[in-house]
Amino acid sequence: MKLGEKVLVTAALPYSYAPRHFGHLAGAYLPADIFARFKRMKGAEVVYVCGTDENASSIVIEAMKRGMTPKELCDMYYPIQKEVFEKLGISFDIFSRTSKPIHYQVVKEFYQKLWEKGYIYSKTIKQWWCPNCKIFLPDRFVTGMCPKCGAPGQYGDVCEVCGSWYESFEIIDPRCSLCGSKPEIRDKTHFFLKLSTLTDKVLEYIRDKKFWRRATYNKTIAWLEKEGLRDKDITRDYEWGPPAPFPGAVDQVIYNWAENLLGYISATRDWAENVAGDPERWKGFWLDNGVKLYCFIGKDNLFFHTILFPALLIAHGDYILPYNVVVNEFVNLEGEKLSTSRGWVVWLHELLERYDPDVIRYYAAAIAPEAKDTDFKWHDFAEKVNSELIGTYGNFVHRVLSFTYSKMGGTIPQPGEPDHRDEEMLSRRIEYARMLEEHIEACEFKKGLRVILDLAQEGNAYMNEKAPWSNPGNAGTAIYVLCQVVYSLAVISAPYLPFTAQRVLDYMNLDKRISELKWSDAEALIPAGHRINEPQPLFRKITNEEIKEQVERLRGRLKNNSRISERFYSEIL
RNA sequence: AGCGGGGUAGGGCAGCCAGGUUAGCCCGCCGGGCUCAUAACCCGGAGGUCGGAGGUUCAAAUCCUCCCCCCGCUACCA
Repeated sequence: MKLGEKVLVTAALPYSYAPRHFGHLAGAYLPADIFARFKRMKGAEVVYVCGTDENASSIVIEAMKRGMTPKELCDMYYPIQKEVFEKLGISFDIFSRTSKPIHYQVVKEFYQKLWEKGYIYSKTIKQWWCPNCKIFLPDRFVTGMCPKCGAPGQYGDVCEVCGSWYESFEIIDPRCSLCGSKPEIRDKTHFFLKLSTLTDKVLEYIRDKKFWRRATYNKTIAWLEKEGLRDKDITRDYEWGPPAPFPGAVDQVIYNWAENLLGYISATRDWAENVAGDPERWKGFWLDNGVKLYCFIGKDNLFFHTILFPALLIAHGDYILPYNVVVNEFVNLEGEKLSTSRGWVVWLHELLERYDPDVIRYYAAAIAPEAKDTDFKWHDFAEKVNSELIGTYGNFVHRVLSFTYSKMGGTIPQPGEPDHRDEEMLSRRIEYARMLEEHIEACEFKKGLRVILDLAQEGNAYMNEKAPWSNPGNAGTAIYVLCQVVYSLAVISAPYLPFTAQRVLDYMNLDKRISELKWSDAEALIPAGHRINEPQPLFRKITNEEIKEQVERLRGRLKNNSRISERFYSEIL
């Protein structure tokens, strides 16, 4: 650890009104949280920021559909989003909102500077306009017939039925997806960003990022080398969102893609002012080249974070660039792609109704889609939680503590002369801490989780070998050693399982919050004679019955999808 | 269509970039052991020749070529 290390961690900003599902947790919020918690334990100065993305055009349209203002819609959902993250122990230092004045100010300052530096110009483009709703419609909100095969209900520029590509304006019998009336094509002048001049600079920035995940690095390089960057429009005509600070930009806002990325900066400023109590403190992060910025996202966000975001930051010139963009693939559900509209999804708020946050965190880390898409399967969930988290980890902790409590008088015994096995066990826990550290530093969270389980498993083996229940002569030493292992295990698992780690500390009567833990505590020794509290099992086993209920619930929600429905009886159930 | 990722025992994965011990790990399964512990824990075993076909090499899961399958991206949803 470098003394005074500073780390800025971001997780993708969720759309204000879209609830978060399991894939979001596994793909962005949890890995970022594990990383942030670990870095804090290492003594780094960490700020982990996130917030709701509230200025998307889809939010404007969703609000219209519901007969609300965008503000009302966002106000309704913000506390819901925030609560889910809190319950899951996602340790944001700030969960901000891009509708806050500070964000508007950041965006304004940012684009004023780009304007001054000559990166902005205007150009007229054609867009769909709904005369009834009186708004410009993104392609996605215009539906019609595919010009190639005549399939109805298509939108955008690709037909999902025949797979052919076409220009958005070629669509036959276009309809506004809100009101059903016929939209017209209107010319509109927008402001463009000269991204084309930045290709080489972004490439130069990416070149030495060979330590990024393979897919992330290759994809980014290939994109830049083969296509390069094209200029892109950065304004839209809405009444909701940060106003475009350009001369002649009347009633125009900064386009969502070009403004929500800056939400990381504004969230940090929000934190500085309202959490840290020093409005200038954000500068120590965004304006300090020694700070490492880690962005955690899902693969759908790759282009924005590895190419556009660096391009924007380079154009502006003052801010640091991402040191690592940690990109995860997707988590599918029972072998099928998620579909929120069809109800084929596992919502976090639903999981929380029934399961401990650490159980959810455990499974999310265990099946994190770090290299490829993975599958959430209810039966696998029960199996992994029951046999790994409970059988290996939970049982180890519980058997050691309960033995100490009931057979050793509730105190950590005085050890005798340790043999080589005892010493080996004590030094192994330190090796495990080092291994885990390496994995987390490399953002290999799944491998890291395995290290935690391996330590518990090795502790179990040691205990079986020493059999303190039948070797009273050695029991004192063995239990002394085992209590140290349990403590180390709690320490190193705290980034993954914060609630559980806290409970272990409590059972061990350590009077310590996990937020006070240092990574080096994994090597510490609790003195003999220390009294512990009566332990309880850490987790409750998941039963077949409740898994069946969950699967039934999923099926009950599933609408009009005979293919998946059939699979329910043959495979999933 | 182009580009990128993936295709390794029943399931889930690592190894591949820097080619070379009997291809590792977890779950499950089978057989033992133990009884402190949430029928938990420990030990051992069966099971794969690494998507397919060629090629390079003394040697390839690892490099090259072609093909097949899955996933994603291709910038006016962000």
